[in-house]
Amino acid sequence: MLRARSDEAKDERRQALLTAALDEFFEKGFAATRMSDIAKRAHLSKGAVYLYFDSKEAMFRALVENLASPNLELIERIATNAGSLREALAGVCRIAPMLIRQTDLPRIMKVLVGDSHMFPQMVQAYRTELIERVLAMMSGLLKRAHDAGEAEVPNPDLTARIVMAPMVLSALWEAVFNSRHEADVDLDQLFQIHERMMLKALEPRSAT
Amino acid sequence: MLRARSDEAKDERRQALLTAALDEFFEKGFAATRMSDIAKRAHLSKGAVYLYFDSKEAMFRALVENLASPNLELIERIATNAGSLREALAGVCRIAPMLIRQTDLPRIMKVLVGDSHMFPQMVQAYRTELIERVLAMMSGLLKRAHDAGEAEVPNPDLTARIVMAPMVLSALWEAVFNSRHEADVDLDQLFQIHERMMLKALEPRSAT
DNA sequence: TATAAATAACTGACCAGTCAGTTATTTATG
DNA sequence: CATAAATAACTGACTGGTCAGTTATTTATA
Repeated sequence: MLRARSDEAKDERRQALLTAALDEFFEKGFAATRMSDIAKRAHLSKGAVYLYFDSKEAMFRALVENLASPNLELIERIATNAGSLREALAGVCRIAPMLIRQTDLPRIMKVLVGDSHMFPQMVQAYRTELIERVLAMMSGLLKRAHDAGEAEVPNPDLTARIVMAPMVLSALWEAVFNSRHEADVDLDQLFQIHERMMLKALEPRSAT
Repeated sequence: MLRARSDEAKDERRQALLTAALDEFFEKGFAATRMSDIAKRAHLSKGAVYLYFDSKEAMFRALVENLASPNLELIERIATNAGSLREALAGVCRIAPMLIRQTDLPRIMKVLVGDSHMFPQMVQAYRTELIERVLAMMSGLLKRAHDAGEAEVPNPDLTARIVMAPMVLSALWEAVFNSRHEADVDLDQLFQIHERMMLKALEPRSAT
């Protein structure tokens, strides 16, 4: 393998290793993944991997950190840019198919669920810093809409879970069942229907 | 350990081994679970486990089979006994907290998701014989309600997914985040809200 | 040539599954 | 009933193989 001397080249190599690691973790699970296979996939020797990461677990941690923040920011941007619950819901439902089909989110989620027992502290961090934040954002959105008379939401926290459930579950479905496109679901249509149903369900009793 | 001579005693021992195996698989994952630990938990030696099961994988298969059919039957009984979509939905929403809190379903689901790559054929069987059947049941219920004018359901298959999502996801949530009751959710209230939202969302435009 | 990236052989620990031997329990016999 | 023979449930040391992480050595590049 050509040597990576510059910092730039090393960053590239690091990224290539992370990509290879996610592929392997997703295909085989954390425990069953061999460091030599990650190395092979990145066209390196096993020893070289240890020039970039301290351990197998450190690779996994880097992987989760790499993915959490950009996607969280994307979702929060959509929520803050929206002027109303209606708009926010539309934005989230429109972006969800992309997040599920085009990002590594579903694959990371699957590995995180499956090997959650190995990294209890990481799973808890993922929950409080990503999932609970997204739920809190949706809950806030619902609460504000309720107070503004835009919607009728007796319990914003639980309602937020109901609103988000189809999206989160679809991501996991994609990772678990659809790796060979054997269990395809029309996500665009699914979330379009979901959006309509949620709007109708949340409509105030005396609305237009 | 007292020896199991009768068929009855052997069935009991088999069951004890399966219980121990699920505890271990759930706590450590399939790959990281040692047969000797399963044996220890059931107060037996490692060798004895192989008198009851051919292999680690055979134990896991037995575990999934043991759980799938009784729970599937329960859900289908609720659906067939219900006279209307409203009743069926109420039944499903009422039974769901029990299935999530009182059965091994969430723990099995978590292991199945996490180690899905190890048993692709088992995961596919689980999907087609359990999940798709429950979805088909709900879809049929929705379609009949639509035809009877009880509800307005343009796409029963996708709507079924939206109806079931909070329940399936709550089961996984329970298994992944709530093993130490750190992320508790009031499931009774959650599904009560869900039920109300679904009924309102599915209400025909010109309804009472 | 000096340096650091990369390699590959190596180590030590781990574990699924096996099997020769042990022992609790049942059954046959005086 | 007492006891020995037969049975099969059970044990745990062992094998063969795997793999994370280490290190001595090679090699590309500034």
